[in-house]
Amino acid sequence: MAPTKASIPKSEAQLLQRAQNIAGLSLGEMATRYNIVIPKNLNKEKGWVGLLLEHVLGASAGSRPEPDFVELGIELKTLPINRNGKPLETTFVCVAPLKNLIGASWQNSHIRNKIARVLWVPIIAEREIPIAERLIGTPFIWSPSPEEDHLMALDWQELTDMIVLGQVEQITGKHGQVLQLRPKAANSQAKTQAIDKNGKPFLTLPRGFYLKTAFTHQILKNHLRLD
DNA sequence: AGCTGATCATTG
DNA sequence: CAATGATCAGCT
Repeated sequence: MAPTKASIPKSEAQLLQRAQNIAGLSLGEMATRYNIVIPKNLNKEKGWVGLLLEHVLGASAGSRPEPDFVELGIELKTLPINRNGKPLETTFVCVAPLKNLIGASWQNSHIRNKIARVLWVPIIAEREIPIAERLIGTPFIWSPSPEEDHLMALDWQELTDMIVLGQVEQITGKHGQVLQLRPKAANSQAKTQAIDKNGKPFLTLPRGFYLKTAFTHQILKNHLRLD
């Protein structure tokens, strides 16, 4: 993707400052600084913006199951918003386990650990704005409040109960108040193993946990209120 | 217009 | 195939 890359931030304060320093810049300016080619659209590079920010902020790259900033325990999430600060897309968190759920709990779940601390970087990204002209908004670091954690716990329990009962294929994006379970795969033919109500393995479409836009919108608004 | 289901690239 | 990074786009 690029010939250069930022160094790994040494503290949360340094990471936040680095993120704040690029607020207001366009993706085009950022890409040019790092000699990264800007795609005309994201049809075939849906993760381009996220990877660009990883480079700029010095995240440890790779598809390892660790936070983007390992030493700091912080996950980086870009959040596409419109000019009014409303999220345009749900936020993917992680793949959902569909087997080996005996003894699973929200407290120990991968998803909870994954979003325990997040650096949100809003991007004004209405589709009519060319990629290069999209602007980086005001970044901030967030951890779920007790209330937010509770809301996610409720949804996680509902969705996980259905998975355990072998009803994963009955789950739709409508389930859950703040979390949802949706396909996360190369295509609709992809398969992963799940367990049916009789404990027998079967193949089904891989799913992921996503944060609904109303939830991320509230996180955004809460942050502004607390400024 | 918003949302749900589908999809794309890359790496280990 | 699973995990990383997400957005696309047709349907309601």
